[in-house]
Amino acid sequence: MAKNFPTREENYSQWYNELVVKADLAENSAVRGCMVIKPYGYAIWEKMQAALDKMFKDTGHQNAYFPLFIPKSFLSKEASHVEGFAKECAVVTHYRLKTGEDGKSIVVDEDAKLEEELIVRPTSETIIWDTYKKWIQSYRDLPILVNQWANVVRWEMRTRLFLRTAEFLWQEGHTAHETKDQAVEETLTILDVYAKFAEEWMAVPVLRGLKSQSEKFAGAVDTYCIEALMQDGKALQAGTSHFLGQNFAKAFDVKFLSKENKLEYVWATSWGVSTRLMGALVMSHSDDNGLVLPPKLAPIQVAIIPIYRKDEQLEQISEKVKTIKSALEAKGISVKFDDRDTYKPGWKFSEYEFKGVPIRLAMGPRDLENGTIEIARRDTLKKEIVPIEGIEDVIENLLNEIQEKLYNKALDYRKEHTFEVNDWDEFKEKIEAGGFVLAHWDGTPETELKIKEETKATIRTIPLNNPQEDGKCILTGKPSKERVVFAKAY
RNA sequence: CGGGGUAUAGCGUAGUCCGGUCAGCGCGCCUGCUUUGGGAGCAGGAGGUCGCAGGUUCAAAUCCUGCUACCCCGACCA
Repeated sequence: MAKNFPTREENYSQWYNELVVKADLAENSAVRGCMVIKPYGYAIWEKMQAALDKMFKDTGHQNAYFPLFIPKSFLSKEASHVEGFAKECAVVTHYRLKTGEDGKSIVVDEDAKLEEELIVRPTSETIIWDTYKKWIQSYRDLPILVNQWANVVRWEMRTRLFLRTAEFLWQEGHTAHETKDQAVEETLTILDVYAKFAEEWMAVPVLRGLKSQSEKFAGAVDTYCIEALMQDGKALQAGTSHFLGQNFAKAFDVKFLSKENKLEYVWATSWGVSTRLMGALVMSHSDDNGLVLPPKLAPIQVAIIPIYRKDEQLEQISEKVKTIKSALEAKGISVKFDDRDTYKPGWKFSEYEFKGVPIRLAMGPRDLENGTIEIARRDTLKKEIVPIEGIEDVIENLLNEIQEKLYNKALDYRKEHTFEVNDWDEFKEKIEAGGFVLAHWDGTPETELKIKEETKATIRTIPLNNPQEDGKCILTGKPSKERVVFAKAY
């Protein structure tokens, strides 16, 4: 029941879990910290995948696949990389089970111990760079622009549905280039792809920028990110694009002969977005009645519900609906006609609201007489009776309008919750209340850490094309040239 | 791994202090009839080793001991 949803002021996580389970998106699995994504939720992920995959291909990338298991020794080749992931790796030590001495239980066969343990990939840089070593000899082999869709495992202490699950689905791009400039350009190209996807498909406005050195990816030279603000005022890192320099090339000894016949290390990038985006989607738009999906990512864009007493009424309605349905489908709009007689109309109304279906149509005997149909939109919950004539154009426009409105609403929210702050007390107050806080910082990791300890706020990003201005660090008062974005984050 | 909580039907819970008509309630589920423009009403029904293992007792959901799992807050993190 909608009224049983905890409000946003209450524990957000509880609200979120309720929402997700009731909206049929996902539920917790028996495996600790992993998730079961139900068919409806997975359909949203598939839509995201399809859109992203096209954008990658349009920018010259290809898909490939690499092993799930990584020899333990690979992980230790890049020092900061191993340090970043060592504490959250699942390790495979044996390859066989056997029946226990009691004849019933199943135990690990100690004779089947692996010579070298395997790590379930927390990310694939190492195994991919081990492979690239074999692929690259000449500048003619470059660039390599490869993406993989995969699952990864990070054994987090604490998990949170979609945002930090022990296993998650993602894509990870791994590219190799001749020059530093080409690699940096690639990093920024992908950052732009991510930002466009977030804004144009998910209707989630994002900040584009650089991570501070202490927040960057383990093994990267620079980490670029897109950063979104959720409805509860907390920030969410929605995607990252890393300039890896020559770190992995050196660790895995990947060299090529340049046009000048010189042996050089290749330049690298890696980048990824995950099922965390599903969390971002839910937490950006949903309300106390359930999900609100942007039309471009909604598996069902229009749900049609018949209202009837007698079977012959249903027949008449179905007849009319068929025409509407095919007219909409001709425009590429996905339509579900829900003529199940096992649920009543009111039940279905709530069901599609939970699921975030952008537009709901209802047709009953009154509409049959008048040549009308009831149209209800999920984002505003408003409904009106309109003529059936030309309904497909009305809906097509309305879907576009809803997509745009969701984005603008989220953008307005972010504007209202972005503050320029010059005073430490005000800083603490604004951080506590939630939102992006733009403040000066002296650029040192020590100050960054101290601010984190005192306020739980981290530097979310140093925006691209950040305006330069003289100021004083919010904590130390030392001189600073630009403001950075602070917030409490998921 | 530190601190705090919780465990009773598919879900949510009452009962635990004070042992004994104590295994109950709501939602959901099943059957029938009436209903169908915002999660229907009535009647009947199914569903439980009270997290697990010991112990105390004439008697344990309730008291004691040990274990396990989950949740929240930290540390970690896409």
